[in-house]
Amino acid sequence: MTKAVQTKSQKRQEARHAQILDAAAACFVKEGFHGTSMSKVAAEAKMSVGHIYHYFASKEEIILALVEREQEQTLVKVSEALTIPAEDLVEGFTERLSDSLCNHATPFQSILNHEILAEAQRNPKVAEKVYETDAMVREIFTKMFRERLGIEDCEARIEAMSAMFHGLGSRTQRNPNIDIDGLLPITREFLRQIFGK
Amino acid sequence: MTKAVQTKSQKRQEARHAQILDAAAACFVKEGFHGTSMSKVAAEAKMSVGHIYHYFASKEEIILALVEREQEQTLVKVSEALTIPAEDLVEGFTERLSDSLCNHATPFQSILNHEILAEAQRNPKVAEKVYETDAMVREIFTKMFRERLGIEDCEARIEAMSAMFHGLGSRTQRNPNIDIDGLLPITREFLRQIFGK
Amino acid sequence: MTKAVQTKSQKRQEARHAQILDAAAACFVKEGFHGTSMSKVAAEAKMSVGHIYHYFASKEEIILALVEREQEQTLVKVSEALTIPAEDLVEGFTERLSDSLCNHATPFQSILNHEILAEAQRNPKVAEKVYETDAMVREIFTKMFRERLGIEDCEARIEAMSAMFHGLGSRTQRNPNIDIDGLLPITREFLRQIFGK
Amino acid sequence: MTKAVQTKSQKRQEARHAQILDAAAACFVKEGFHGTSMSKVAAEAKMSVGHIYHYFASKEEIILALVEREQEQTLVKVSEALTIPAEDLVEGFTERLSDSLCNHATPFQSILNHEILAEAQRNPKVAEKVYETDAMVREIFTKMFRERLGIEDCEARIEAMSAMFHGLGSRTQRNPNIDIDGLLPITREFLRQIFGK
DNA sequence: TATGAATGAGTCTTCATTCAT
DNA sequence: GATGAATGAAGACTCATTCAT
Repeated sequence: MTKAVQTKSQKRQEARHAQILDAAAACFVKEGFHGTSMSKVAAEAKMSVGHIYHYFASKEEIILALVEREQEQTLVKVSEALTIPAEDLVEGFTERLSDSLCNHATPFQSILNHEILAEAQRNPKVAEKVYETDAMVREIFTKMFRERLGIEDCEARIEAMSAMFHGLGSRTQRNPNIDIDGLLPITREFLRQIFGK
Repeated sequence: MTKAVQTKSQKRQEARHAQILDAAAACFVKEGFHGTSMSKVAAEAKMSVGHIYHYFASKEEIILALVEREQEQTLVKVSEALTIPAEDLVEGFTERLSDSLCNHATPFQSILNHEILAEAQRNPKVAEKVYETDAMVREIFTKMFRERLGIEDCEARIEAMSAMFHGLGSRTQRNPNIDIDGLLPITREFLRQIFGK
Repeated sequence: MTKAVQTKSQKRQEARHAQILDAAAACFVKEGFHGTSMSKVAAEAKMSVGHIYHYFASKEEIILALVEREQEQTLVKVSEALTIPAEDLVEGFTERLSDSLCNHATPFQSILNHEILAEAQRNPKVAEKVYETDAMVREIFTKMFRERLGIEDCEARIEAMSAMFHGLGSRTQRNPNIDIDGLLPITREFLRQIFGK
Repeated sequence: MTKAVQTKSQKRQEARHAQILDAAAACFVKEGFHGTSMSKVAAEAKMSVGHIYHYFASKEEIILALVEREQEQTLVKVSEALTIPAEDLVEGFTERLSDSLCNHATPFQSILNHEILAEAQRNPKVAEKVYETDAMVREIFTKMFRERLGIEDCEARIEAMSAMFHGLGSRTQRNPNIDIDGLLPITREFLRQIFGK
């Protein structure tokens, strides 16, 4: 019984955490980390300001938790890519790229991307999390190159591929009229080269 | 004579503008747009707060002016690239890429990149300027492809190339231990492809 | 039987009251009345915040109850002094003085002294309790002077003696290097005078 | 001319400082350090909240500045006492004592006394200032004992005298019906002893 | 009895902006 | 042109208190 009660309160706690992070994410996308006030987050979360501080010690903690959550989602997406058979890698990645560019996102990264990178430039804790995730992503890709393609020396390939993914993501931000379909042949060729030999 | 005096005062005015923008840029790099107060800008510019408002109507105007100035610098750098002879294009661009990555920058864009892109997501005026510059850069590159390489249909190539440039720039932010030299062969190959045929 | 149960629950109630007041006292000494939050008191008392409100209607009530408890302790100590034989009064009081000064306290008053007096300046209820206790202390001393020393007109003596006690207590706060032993002869002489004739 | 302007602005600055400290003192006496909000201080000073922060970095700085100002006033009063001729010392001090007790104060200390001592118990900076002042006061009294009374070994006398002064001050707070005139003979006798031999 | 989730007014502090000098 | 005094609205955060469980 004690256990049931505790589980219940834990569930509620997790629900509240998620509720707050969802609200914060929504606000941050609209207004940025520093353009969003805690009272806006509270309003969006349908919660009192004070209550938010019951769950997060500070606004920064919310940002950090959100960055962490984004990371986890990134890792999930990246891991999914691992299930693609070796012979379909080029097409699979091209498709993912195409899909996510249509949503103004990067295959493995969310809309909060720039906000997070901008913040990372001056908040070491955020930077640390960014480094961590990137390291894990590279690790996963390394595994992919080795186990699926038999390519051992893949560091540069992974860097180039990641650069292309993030770079294409930022293209939709700089050029709203970008012709995504026109880009596919060239990126497909690029991926063929990356995965090739 | 009237004209001379006015020119003189115009010069002073421009000097003041530059002084303020330099100070603002320095602060923005350190603290971000929203983490920088006008009094910090004033202190950095060795000027009183009130005096800054003599030259700029608001903080936002400073941001906009700075974004504009960054654009101009971008265009200057891009134009310089145009002077490279056709046969040296691959090596020239590779070299530029290598140089700027070592400074944690993008060949044609400054450190304030992410700050500007993050701001563009919610400030339409900033977004507008970002679009404008990008359009002008693409125009210049289009001219380059047509006049130097005889390639008419270059839209996708330019998009891919730009993506790679910006993407590589963000790689140094996500992976502080990146092996830049190891990347060069792969980017050289990529550029060869972009400029090829 | 009903009575027995009630007595039991009364005991528990009193224990809880004491538990809370002890915790509050500990916090108040460290942080002051207004620097101490109810949640700190709750944490110190190993009790939930809500539960404290089961026993005390408000934070002010806790302060008042604490002030009252301090008073009772004061009265107990003062009463103990009454048991000293007339011929040992000077030495007895001198000794008590010396002892308590070493603990940075006043013979008949606790560390919360200043906190209480400061609070009394703006909280009439606290002031009232301070007056009350002081009146009772004076009464006890009056009895002592009359019954043990045969001195009827003792008001001024009691005032002077009390002043000296409290005053010496505050000396240890203003001069941390005070030479307590060096003071004893002079206070002994003073007490001899107070109790004399 | 520059000098005149500067003097003028310095004067204004000092006036503002005093204005804020006066307002703060008034509030602190009524509501205590921690019961007084900055907006109340601002209202009392007829100034905007923000402007107060132009002159003081924080509320604590105001408290410290106020404590310092009280100290200076204490030292002034103590120094004045030094002008009393040796033969009038007992009467002079008795008179001062009587006067100040009628104003619910201590001869050499203000109404904020208890607030300051309570604060000193947990704010080391305030404690430091309290120690400092007391040391200076003792120094002045030492000089008085040596130069005017030829008494070299006066440490204990000064401690006892200070205790009596502060102690009597707190008597008016504990016993609002205190008979000040009745006390005078006994304190006069006490002072005679302190200054005697 | 006991918990701690929930509230929202209130705290200190900052900041863009204005204006008298 | 140049200063910095002055404003007041907002910001992050705290806290006494209440209430559902």
